Amino acid sequence: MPNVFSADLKRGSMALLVLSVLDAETRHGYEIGKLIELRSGGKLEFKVSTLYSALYRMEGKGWIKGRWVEKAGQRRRCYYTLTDKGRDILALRRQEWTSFTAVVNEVIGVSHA
Amino acid sequence: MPNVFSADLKRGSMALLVLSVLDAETRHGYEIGKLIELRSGGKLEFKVSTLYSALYRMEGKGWIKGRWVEKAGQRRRCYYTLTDKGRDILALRRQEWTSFTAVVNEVIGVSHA
DNA sequence: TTCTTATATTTCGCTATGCGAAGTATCGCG
DNA sequence: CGCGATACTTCGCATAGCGAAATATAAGAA
Repeated sequence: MPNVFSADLKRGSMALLVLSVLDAETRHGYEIGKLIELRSGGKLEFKVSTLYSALYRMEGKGWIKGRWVEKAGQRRRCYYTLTDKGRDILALRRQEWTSFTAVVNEVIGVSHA
Repeated sequence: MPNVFSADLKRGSMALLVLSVLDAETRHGYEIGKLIELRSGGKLEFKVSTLYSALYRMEGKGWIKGRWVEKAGQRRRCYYTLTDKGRDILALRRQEWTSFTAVVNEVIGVSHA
């Protein structure tokens, strides 16, 4: 069941998904991946290499900020928080996504009944 | 106004768009590009290099069939027709697209439960 | 006539992102 | 102890959209 969508379709949606998931609260990498999987009913999955490299890039762009936490009795985790810039990007990406899907639906002939 | 969408977002939508446009009738490359632009209200544009290479790939996969037409008083054009296989792929891609957008909307909280 | 614009297609190298595969390491459970 | 889940790293590959330039013809303006 999982991973039913092509890599090409998924391309470019990672940032939107991660930023959305981090909008409510700070989360660590593994948690972000699992949450996307959970919220999509197991339909949307990204490989760990994809997820972590995306997080790395997004931090480099200043959209998110990572903080390492090492607690006894737990593995080391990097918790990410949305920055102000990240919040702006999220708003833009949401709008772009909505607009894009509407336009594609228009062209491929999905009628708004 | 034109080309407002990122290349990453557009990635993977070309096949769906072309197949959709060819569903009704046979068209040549340039016409397909212009039609996508027109139907999207000028919001969705693909570069010629992108379009023609996509057509080439799709013909190689047997989704469309090209036929060269040279009429006096006209430039040479390659008219593409949807194959049976292409029609099957179109149905699959439409379903994948609908499902994917629904899942992403779910995760990013468009309906927001 | 000449110049410009729209039509119509080709080629080639660049880039970014998702994927596959492998590796490191810790914790809990039977 | 072995196994699976957790948590993250690294590295190379494949591919589709883009940019830029080239080729060529028809129509209309200057």
